[in-house]
Amino acid sequence: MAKITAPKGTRDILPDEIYKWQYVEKTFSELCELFGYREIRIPTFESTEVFKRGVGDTTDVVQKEMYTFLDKGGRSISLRPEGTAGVARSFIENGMGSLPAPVRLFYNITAFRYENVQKGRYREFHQLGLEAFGSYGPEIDAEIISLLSAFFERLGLNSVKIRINSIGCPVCRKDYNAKLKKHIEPNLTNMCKTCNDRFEKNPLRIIDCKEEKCKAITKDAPALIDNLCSDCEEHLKELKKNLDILSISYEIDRNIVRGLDYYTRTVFEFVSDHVGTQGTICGGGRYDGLIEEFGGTSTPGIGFALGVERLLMEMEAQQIAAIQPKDPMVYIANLGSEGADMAKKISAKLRKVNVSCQVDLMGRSLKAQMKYASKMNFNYTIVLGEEEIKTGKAKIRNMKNTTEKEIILSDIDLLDFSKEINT
RNA sequence: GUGGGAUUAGCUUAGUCGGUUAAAGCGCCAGUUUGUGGCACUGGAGAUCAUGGGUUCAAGUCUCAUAUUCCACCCCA
Repeated sequence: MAKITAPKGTRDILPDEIYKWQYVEKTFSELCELFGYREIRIPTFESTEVFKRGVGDTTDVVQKEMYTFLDKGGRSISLRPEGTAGVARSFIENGMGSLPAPVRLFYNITAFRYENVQKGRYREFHQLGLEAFGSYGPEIDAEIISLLSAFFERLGLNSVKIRINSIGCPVCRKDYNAKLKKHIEPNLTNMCKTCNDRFEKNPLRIIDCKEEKCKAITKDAPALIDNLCSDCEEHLKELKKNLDILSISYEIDRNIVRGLDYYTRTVFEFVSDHVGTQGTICGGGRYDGLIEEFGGTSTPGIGFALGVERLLMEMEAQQIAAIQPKDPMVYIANLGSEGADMAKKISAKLRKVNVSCQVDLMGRSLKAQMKYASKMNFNYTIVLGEEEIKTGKAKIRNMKNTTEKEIILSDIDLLDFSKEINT
């Protein structure tokens, strides 16, 4: 029989590392709440249509990377490749357009993409993200970027760079595309196949091509950021101003394009160089047309998603330790069946007052029990045997400094384990 | 979808020119005079050598395919 293993591109997160995840998740949710965001949980899978319309029918994510299948009722279902489309669907379905604006939502999800695995890239991966609906102004763009900046600061991460760009709106993009195509057309035959496809479908993406020959041609191409319509120009200007007010440092990266169709105007990335070539820890932007695309009343939106795996790699690289869980408090070693019974009773008492404790349930030798308590980093050990049961008294041993103190067993739940027990 | 490296015990690895019972450290379990951990010592369990073919008297070792993993292209978080 073949070995059973986790599917390609998935992995187990084991107890020894889970505290890092919990730390990051907790830091994120606390910060989001400080900014007025409330958590939303959306389905792991949606009708395929949600992603086709939301993320974009022509994107690689939808065309090549989605886990799509027919369910037993013949519905086309897809595992979510990202969070925004599902949140937007939920926004409309639950009438959130009539809530006081802006509607601020955050989420913690797994997402799925059928891609080849490499550093910082998995088929099932985790995203922390948020979306804000209902505000056109650049103020909220700046607020979101400042939230992210505060998040990295709280984690102690420096050297994560903020890059922003504007990719305009349908109005300026139309003019710009024409200009860009004019610039590229004479050299089109020298460009890669993908760029030739993009030339018709989405010329903007040609700027993003990594192939040397294409880069050479696009090097002097007009940049969208220099060809914005007056409204988009103003938006970007105000965004910069707001970031300055918040003392956020950033750089303009005119090459950020984003591969998801819904983005308009502001796009941004938080980039590190510790995650191999998958340096984008976080990506996001504005999507003023998305809700309308879904058939809702026109509502602007902006959001981001950050890759938890990549974030943890960055923390690892910068040697930033997550807050570790506390060591377990009391181990109750016991001998004989009476000792075992007493140990069970005492453990129940301790748990009632929220003291973490464990009892030997395997009838092991005292020595083996002590070894276990030591290896599991218990703070204290109590031994219960014939003598302790007879006298009602026992010694509590501080495992960190090997001192012992006598205690009355009937009063054990009155001990203050929140402080170091002086011995 | 396209390249390149890797795969031997739970983990990290050794394994000569193809040669007989696959080795070590860590970890796990137990013991070192019977009720006290960390150190030391002794012993034990644990491996279809990723899977499936092929070459050979003989394959962990050579060869092909597949899977997985790592890295890169592409794309994205």
